[in-house]
Amino acid sequence: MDEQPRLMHSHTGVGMAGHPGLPQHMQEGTGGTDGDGRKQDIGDILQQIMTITDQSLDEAQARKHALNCHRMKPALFNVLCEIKEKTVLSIRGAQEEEPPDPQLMRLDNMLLAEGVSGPEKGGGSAAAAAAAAASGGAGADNSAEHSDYRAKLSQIRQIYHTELEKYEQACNEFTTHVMNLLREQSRTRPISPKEIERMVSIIHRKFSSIQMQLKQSTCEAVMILRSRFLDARRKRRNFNKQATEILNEYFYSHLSNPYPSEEAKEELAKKCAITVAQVSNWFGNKRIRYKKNIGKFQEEANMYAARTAVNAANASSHGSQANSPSTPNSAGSGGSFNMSNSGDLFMSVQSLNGDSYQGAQVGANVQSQVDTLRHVISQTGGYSEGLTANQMYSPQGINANGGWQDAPTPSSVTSPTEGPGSVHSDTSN
DNA sequence: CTTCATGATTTTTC
DNA sequence: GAAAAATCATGAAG
Repeated sequence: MDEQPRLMHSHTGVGMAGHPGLPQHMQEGTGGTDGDGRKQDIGDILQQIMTITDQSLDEAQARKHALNCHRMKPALFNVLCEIKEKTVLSIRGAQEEEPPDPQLMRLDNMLLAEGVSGPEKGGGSAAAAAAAAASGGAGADNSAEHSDYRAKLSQIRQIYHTELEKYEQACNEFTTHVMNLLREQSRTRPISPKEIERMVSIIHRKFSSIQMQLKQSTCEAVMILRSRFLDARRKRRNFNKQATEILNEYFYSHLSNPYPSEEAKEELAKKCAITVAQVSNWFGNKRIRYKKNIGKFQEEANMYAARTAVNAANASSHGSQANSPSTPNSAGSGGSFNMSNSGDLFMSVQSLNGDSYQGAQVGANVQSQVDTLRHVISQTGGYSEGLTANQMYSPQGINANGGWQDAPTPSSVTSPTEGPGSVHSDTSN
């Protein structure tokens, strides 16, 4: 303990002083004259080494000390140093400096990208948000899944960091331990700083390979989580009945132009507790499916037509609009593409029915009724299963090409003589 | 299990 | 870039 570690350095001349603690046979060794005696010496030493574990600690320490203080020791030490320098170190010195592992870099990059290893908090949610954004849907409705994803990710993150810290700590502890050991050993055998450095780097390499395993499994966990999350995105949940009704109401009351404006979409989204994107999806699906098979939607159309009519009636009696979101396009303000048709019809309905015009808002509602009325009326010819949209008619501005836009004028429009309330009666098939 | 309805995504079209 | 069309995938009903 009192001695400084004797790191390897080459001395040339060493003064040797006899030491009292040495065994007798070494003490007198002035170049042993007979081989037997030398063998005997070596045998003794070996014996001592072999039995060293049987000795008590104090005894062993005493012997160690005796060896350390042997008069021949510095000389032998130097010789060892020289030999070692010439062989081992020069050989091993060449194979240092390995390039950074590309796989490790990849893992690091991925962990960083996923927000596992990056800057504190927020990284994870950013990645989740990116994932959600990539799906196209806004994050409002899948926030449950989103937060689930975030929670799991932060769990992974926490585990990762805990483990990493543990490894680092273990690595440091082990390194310190080994260095102490080496320092201790440097008293009895030659150890260069380079060698210590090398040892440390070996330890670090070992530990970093463990770290790599950790990183790899973390990456895997994130991938699994992510794929599960992405799968979950696709999980379809039916909208609740109320939402569907609101959407259908809007759709059938704006059948001539079922393209809600952004504001209308927002309003619908709010009402239905879904996202605007979902509203857009719904209308996209609805339009295409309605157009593809109008017959199938007949009953539904009638139902909503009736409902809208009732709503409109109520609204006109109160002089205010019902709960349908405003739409800039289907109101009788002209300007939009199919207004030429429905606008004309609107006027004719007004004149035919003799309804009193109660202002723009009511006009919009009447317009809605007209849409549904026209739809219902034109179905009176009946339809068969084989009937396609083209064979039928061009309801609500659906033209022969199947589009809502630039619809041709309807071939014949039966004047709606009945009141809106009785609309549903003529399509009982 | 099969079928159909339906929300979501992807590809095509304008 | 928005809408149409095609397609995918799941949920519910039978």
